[in-house]
Amino acid sequence: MKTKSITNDERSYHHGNLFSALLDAAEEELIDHGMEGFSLRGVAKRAEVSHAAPAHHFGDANGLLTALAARGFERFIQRQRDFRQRSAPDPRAQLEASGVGYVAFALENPAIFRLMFSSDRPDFDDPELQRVAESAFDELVEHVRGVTEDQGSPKKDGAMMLDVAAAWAVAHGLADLLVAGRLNTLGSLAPRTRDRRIAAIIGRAIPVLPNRR
Amino acid sequence: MKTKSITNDERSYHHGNLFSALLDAAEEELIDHGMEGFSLRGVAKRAEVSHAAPAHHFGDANGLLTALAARGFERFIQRQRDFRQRSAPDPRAQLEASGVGYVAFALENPAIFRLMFSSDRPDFDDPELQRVAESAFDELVEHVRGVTEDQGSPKKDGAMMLDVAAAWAVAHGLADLLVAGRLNTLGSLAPRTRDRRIAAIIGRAIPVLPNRR
DNA sequence: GATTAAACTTTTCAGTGTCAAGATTATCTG
DNA sequence: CAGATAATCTTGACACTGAAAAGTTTAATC
Repeated sequence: MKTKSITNDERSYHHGNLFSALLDAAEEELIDHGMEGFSLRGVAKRAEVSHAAPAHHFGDANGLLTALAARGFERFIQRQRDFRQRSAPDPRAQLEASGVGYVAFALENPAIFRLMFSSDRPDFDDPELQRVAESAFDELVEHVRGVTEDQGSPKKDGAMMLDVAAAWAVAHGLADLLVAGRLNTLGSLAPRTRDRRIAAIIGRAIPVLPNRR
Repeated sequence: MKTKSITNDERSYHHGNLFSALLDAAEEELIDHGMEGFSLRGVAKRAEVSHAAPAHHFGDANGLLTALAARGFERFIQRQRDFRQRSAPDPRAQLEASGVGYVAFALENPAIFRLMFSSDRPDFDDPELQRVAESAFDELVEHVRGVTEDQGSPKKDGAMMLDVAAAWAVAHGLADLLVAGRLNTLGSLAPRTRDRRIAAIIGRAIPVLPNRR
């Protein structure tokens, strides 16, 4: 049947790069049917391959989703870098840009975002997934540190932790609520003004003046 | 417990209050197996009833989850009220207490929390679910307004919206990240000190001084 | 060029949600 | 107090799912 299709794929018995083809198919499946309606067989069908083919590359369905989440984190990191590059170089602007990128990624990839942060299916003990997730976290910490150091008073670890938690929580909360369709007062704004508001909100996470609490 | 049964259930053909019994069973199922491994048949088995019994009360599986989410929102609201009552009466303390209650609910009911905020399965157009969800939102808005009005400068709707988004995002972000097991620097603290930190972070959402951005 | 390893398919199985039809009990009417 | 009717629950069937096992085809290696 397909053995001869010529378009460009040499659709032989061995697919060649089924691994990444399955990731792409899985992403489409997730976008179309959501996490709840995700079907491994549907993914295989999209990749024009038998329903048991994914097992060889990913073990089981959760293995596929683990790899997909890992790829998501890489794009997630990249998207934040994009926003930082187009932003002013001072630490506070950089942190806010990271946050805007955080939210932008979530809005551009709602299904993947939920897979990364609100699903039990990926195996978060997987070394590769853990690596990229930590990497994303590290960049955040670094930019929070940039802001606090810029403000003169080097903080202790405890205060630092508070700042990191605050910055992360705001960005993540905005992203998650917007993805869920709550917060439409914000979500329905034009992207440019919306991003300005988001930056302003994220800026609040780390007070300008030494907080006296 | 059971309405009529005395010692042994008079397991008659008609269960009596299968509706709420199924909700309880569904909650247990969700706690044990998570959203991903949730099974309608498993719920029916827990309630000691045939696998098709839930359909009569809830239509389909999503209907059951919709009702469960609605019940979740009621408890969610109640938990925030609990925390407010045990807190100082000034507006800022009240808002922070709401946030701490928000997070506490999430940590106490992680599965339900995810069902309420990070799942596509409940039907959010369902009138009852929409009602309780809006009700939760309204209480939040009210307490944000309390803080801003207390600070003298009555704000315009736009600024008000910004405050609401900020406050909600911080609380929600903290809750979601803690439930996901991220933010363990915060999550592994003793409850009392953890709640103090959470209150402090939430307080940042609405700056004390008129923000000049 | 034969052997071995990798990639993929086919078959099978237990478990899932939903639908339709049947069985049982409660409730309501006369 | 019947007798009908509606509500509640069960049984059986169907198409679909993920996974395991065994078989088939191609690539790699020696």
